[in-house]
Parts: sequence; structure tokens; C-alpha cells
Amino acid sequence: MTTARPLRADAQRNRARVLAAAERVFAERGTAASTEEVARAAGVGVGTVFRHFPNKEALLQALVVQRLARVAADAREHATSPDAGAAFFDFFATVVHGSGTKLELVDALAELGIEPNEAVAPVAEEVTEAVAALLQRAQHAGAVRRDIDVRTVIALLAGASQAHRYAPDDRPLAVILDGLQGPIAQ
Amino acid sequence: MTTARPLRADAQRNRARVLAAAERVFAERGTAASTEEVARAAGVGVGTVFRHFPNKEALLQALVVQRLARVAADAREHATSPDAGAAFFDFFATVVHGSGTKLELVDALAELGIEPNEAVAPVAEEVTEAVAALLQRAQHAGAVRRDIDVRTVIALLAGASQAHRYAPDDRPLAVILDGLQGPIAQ
DNA sequence: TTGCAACCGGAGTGATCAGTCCGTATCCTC
DNA sequence: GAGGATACGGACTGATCACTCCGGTTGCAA
Repeated sequence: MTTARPLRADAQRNRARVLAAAERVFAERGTAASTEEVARAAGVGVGTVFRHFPNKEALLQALVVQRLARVAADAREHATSPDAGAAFFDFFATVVHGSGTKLELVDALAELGIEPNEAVAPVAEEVTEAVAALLQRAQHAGAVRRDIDVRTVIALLAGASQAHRYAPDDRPLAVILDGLQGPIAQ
Repeated sequence: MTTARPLRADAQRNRARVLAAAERVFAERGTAASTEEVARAAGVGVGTVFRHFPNKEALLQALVVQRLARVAADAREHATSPDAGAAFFDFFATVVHGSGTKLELVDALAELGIEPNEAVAPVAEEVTEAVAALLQRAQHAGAVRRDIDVRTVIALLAGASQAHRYAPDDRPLAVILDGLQGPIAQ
């Protein structure tokens, strides 16, 4: 909890550049891309990358945190909508469409032998809470079936994003959204 | 199309051992695990691994082919069931449950910069055809909505498997299967 | 403006990994 | 069971990568 002095202006700028470059590079060439490649894309030396992120794992984690934070923000934005059902479904679609390579990173981390740990946990919590709020409201409004929980919704978010990569149209998403409303009443 | 002479007995045995070991090792430790680790797990020298599979990429591909072949076989098995709807849904659930790390490998290949190429294409075709047959029958029987195609089903198979990893119960699957039947008739 | 702490770049280091090579062992044919 | 073809093991090689280190640069406070 040591509140460090604020970064110097150039350091702040470089940190942001590295993060942005890392997102591009890892999305395009996979997480096996070298740190040097990231540095080059950021217009920065490798030393600078490692000064801001002690190792590659930390860089990957920072990326995951950034993305999860965006999802949480998306969820909170949709929370203000008057139509509870639409809010939930719009949010769901937004995440899937904007996913790109979003959830691959989580897998990448898992593959590297890192479980969602202390660095990611707080944001994961944030996401869970924001989605839970959205879900509960939609369920109360009768727009979403009542027999599922946040955990299931988040799993389906990951699943829908994955499906979207295999068939980049909206049909898989449509099927899942229909399923979220409930089984067809015979 | 050069039909090679059959492998010597020990070569055949070793090839199978390597494949089995590779499946275990890559599932447990990710595809970044070294070839030497695979060799050790197979009780074999690295040279033997590379004799059977010219490079790591080829080994990964062989694994993917093996798994896709299993899915195709599963699909064909279910094709004989008298209940077209149950056949389709049972098949879907079987793949998701048995997936384990099944579809991660496809991603792994993609991450390595390899698209489903000539080596994988024939099996992919097999899977597509077998699933298409199952789907068509289920649609005719009125068990599955008519506005989706094989492509979508396969994408959902991948998505459901992914979701299953995040929430290893049957709720995500149930949602997707419900969605496959159709939207709730308001 | 000056002085110094904070930051930068990138050559260098050690470790790891995919893939090769060849002397040795094993299988199979006759 | 002998001989030749086939396959094996594992030390070795070259390339690559994560990460370090330090001489030089830059931002900022006074």
C-alpha cells in the first residue's frame, strides 16, 4: 500500500505506449510474441518495458486487468438504461462484438500457469458485481430466465466470444441470447 | 500419395506412445511445453519424436486431427439413434463434456500462425458432414430451429466447450441447448 | 538555469528450446 | 540365425528469448 510518487511525464507516456503496443502485438501475433517486438512497436527500448512491468507475466496481467476493467465499465454504463432486458442483452452483445481477442488472454495466462491471482482478482470482482446487477434487474423484469447465476452468464460471455471467432456473424450470439431468455414453452 | 511400407512394430508402438504423451503433456502444461518433456513422458528420446513428426507444429496438428476424428466418430455414432432430436443434443453434450482441452488446441495452432490447413482440412470436412447430417435430421424432426447452419452449430460447440471450462457444470450447456431449440414463443 | 533524481536505450548474459546427426540397438526377411 | 534395413537415444548446435545493467538523456524543482 506504498503510495508511490507520481510518474514523470515521459514515463507515464511510455507506459501507456507499451500497454497499447502490447495489446496490438499480442492480438496479432499471439502471446508468444517477444517482448522486444512489443518494445519496437511501442517505439521504446526493451529496458523501458521491463522497468514498467517487472516481467512478461506482469505485462500480460496488466493487459487482462485493462480489458476486464473495460467490461466492467460497459456493464455499469448499461445499468442506467430504463429497459432492464435490453440493457442486459445489449451489454452481452457489446462484449462479444468488442471481444476481438479479449478472452484469449485469460487463456493465455492460464496456459502460462498463472491462475487469476491477486492482481486480477479485484477487477474480476468488479466485473462480477456489475454483471450481477445487470442480470438481477433483467431477471426481475422477466427478460432473463431465473435459473442461472452470474457465474453462468460470465461463462457464456466467454463461450459466445469464442463462438464469434469461429463464425463471425451474429447467429451464435442470437442462439445464446435466446437461450438466456428461457427454454421454449413447449 | 506415396503409400509407404508399413512401420516396423516398435516404430508403430512409439508413434502411438508419443501421441498419447503429447496429449497429456500439452493438456497439463500447455502447448508451450517442450518436445523433450513430451519425449520423456513417452519414455522415448527426442530424436524419436522428431522422426515421427518433422516438427512440433506437425505433432500439434496430428493431435488436432486425432481429436477431430473422434468428434466425427461421435457424430456418426449418434446418427443411428431413432430419436433425431435426442441424437443431436446428446452428441452436443458428449463433445462438450469430453472436450477437456479439446478445442484449445485449435486455438493453439491458430496462435502459432497456422490456419486449419491441408493436413487438418480433410478431418474438418468429415466433422462438418457428420454434424450436418445430425443437424438436418434434428431440424426435420422439429427439435432444432431451422434458421441455423452447421457452421453456427460448430461455432457453438466451440463456445459451449469454452464456457464449460469457466463454469464446469451443465448450466451454460443447458442455456445453449435451449437456444438451439428456438426463441421462446412469446 | 542549474543540478540531480528519475528515466531511457540497447548491448550483453544465461537459459531454454526446436531440430540434427550418428553410433548403436532392434526388427524382419530369407 | 545371419544380414541388412529400419528405428532408436541423446549429446550437440544455433537461434531465440526473458531479463539485467549502466552510460547517457530528460524532466522538474528551486
